[in-house]
Amino acid sequence: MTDASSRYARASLRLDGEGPLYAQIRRAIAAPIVAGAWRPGEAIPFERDLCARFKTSRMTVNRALTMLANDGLIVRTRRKGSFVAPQPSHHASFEIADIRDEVETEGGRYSYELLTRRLESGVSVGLGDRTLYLVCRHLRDGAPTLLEERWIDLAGAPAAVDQNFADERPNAWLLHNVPWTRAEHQMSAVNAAAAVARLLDLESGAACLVLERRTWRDRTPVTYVKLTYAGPAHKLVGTFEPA
Amino acid sequence: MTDASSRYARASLRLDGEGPLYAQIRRAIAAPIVAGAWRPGEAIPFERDLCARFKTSRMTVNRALTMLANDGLIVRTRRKGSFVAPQPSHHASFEIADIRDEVETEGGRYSYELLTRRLESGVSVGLGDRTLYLVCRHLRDGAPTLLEERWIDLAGAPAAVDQNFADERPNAWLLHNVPWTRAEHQMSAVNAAAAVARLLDLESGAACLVLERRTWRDRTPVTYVKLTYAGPAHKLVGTFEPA
DNA sequence: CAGTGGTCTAGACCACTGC
DNA sequence: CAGTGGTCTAGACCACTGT
Repeated sequence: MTDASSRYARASLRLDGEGPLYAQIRRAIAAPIVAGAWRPGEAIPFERDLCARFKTSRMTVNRALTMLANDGLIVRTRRKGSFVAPQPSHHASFEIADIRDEVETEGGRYSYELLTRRLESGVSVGLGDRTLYLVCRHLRDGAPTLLEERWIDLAGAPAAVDQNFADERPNAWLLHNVPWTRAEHQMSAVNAAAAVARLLDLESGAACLVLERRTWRDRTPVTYVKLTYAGPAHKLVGTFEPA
Repeated sequence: MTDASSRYARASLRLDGEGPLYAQIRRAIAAPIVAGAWRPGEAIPFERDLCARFKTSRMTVNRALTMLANDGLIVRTRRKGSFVAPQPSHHASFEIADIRDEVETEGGRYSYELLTRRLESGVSVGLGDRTLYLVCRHLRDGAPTLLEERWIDLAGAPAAVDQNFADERPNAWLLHNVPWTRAEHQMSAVNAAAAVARLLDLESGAACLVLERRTWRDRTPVTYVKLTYAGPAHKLVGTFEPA
């Protein structure tokens, strides 16, 4: 499958003449992959051969192939070459907008309430020993739309202890005051517990979309937040186009 | 805020000497942004100035800045320059693995059942007039773990009508036989309806994570699929690191 | 019209890897 | 040790946009 014949025995690649050359090359190679014409594991022509075929420089070809590798459509190995990725899995990039921006962008009136603010000790959610625990409610036109439970690690964000968070929202304060270098997101569905349902004006047991986020600065935990969206209506949308 | 003084009146950028130069430059600029030292809207030095500061070529600086723009950390405009993005929103990239791979990767035994196969007419889910409707169940160690409802547009994928899908899974067949160029994903939470709950061995009303996916080839719809994961336990994980 | 980012060239050297 | 991709250079021209 990786012999020389399979490398070159394939339909000629065509450029469509639209947009930058690197984008055309990217599409030209992505097309037979998503079309299934090039099977997983199949070899892609060498960069230097593609340069000759498209009458261009290696930087341009390399840019196209690097993007395809980032898209997960191909895998690249020195000395061996580039190959169609073994598992053409889907992947979706979700923008997770600030709830205030989201409400106001859609023409709603945003408001915010701090429900609980309490210092806690003892490791509970993978953070350090001393944390600030907050519960907040976000409202759209006066109706609860998002419940936020947040733990802020006071080792990672010492200045948080001086904030009362009654007016400034934790997310906004953290974004502007605490550096972070890595975030991990997890999505799940839960039946709203009685207490949560009451705070969100839902029936107990209603399905809610839950987004959890952990944030680090280098290896220091900064915050863990659990966002419970009101009701099943809330949706997150992501798209992917290899072209 | 965009005057010349703010462009240059900031802490000196430092390279850490680790890895490729473009990655070092990317980190050097990402750091003060995620740290909040450079506020949204603030100007980033011009490419040619960064070349001088880091004693490198414009291609290398441009590569770093282009990556930062793709990350959503900066926005770039010709003639004006580059600026810290107005809304430092989080975004997460979720890999949506094939369920079979997922089960087997975790050491489970995978099996598959086709429950319904039926030709349908009339637009129902944003597809064309003639569709093939499938309901499948995916099991982990014999226990239902995912319910798949799928509509395949027979204009977009005519060959589907000759497949019975009793043995070959729709996802696998489509990936290998039908080209696609764009996919759109949507996640939500629902209370399992009685019929769904029965098929997934859940109590009626149990919260389920639902992933919907629409796929196009150019502007032609190919398929719409609604994946209902069994129970709240299922989670999707995504990470983001600007470094 | 001046200056920015967007793109491209025609080379180069290096790291890694299979032979 | 030969050949691949990974990275980088020192230029260039173009498109677009604010003045």
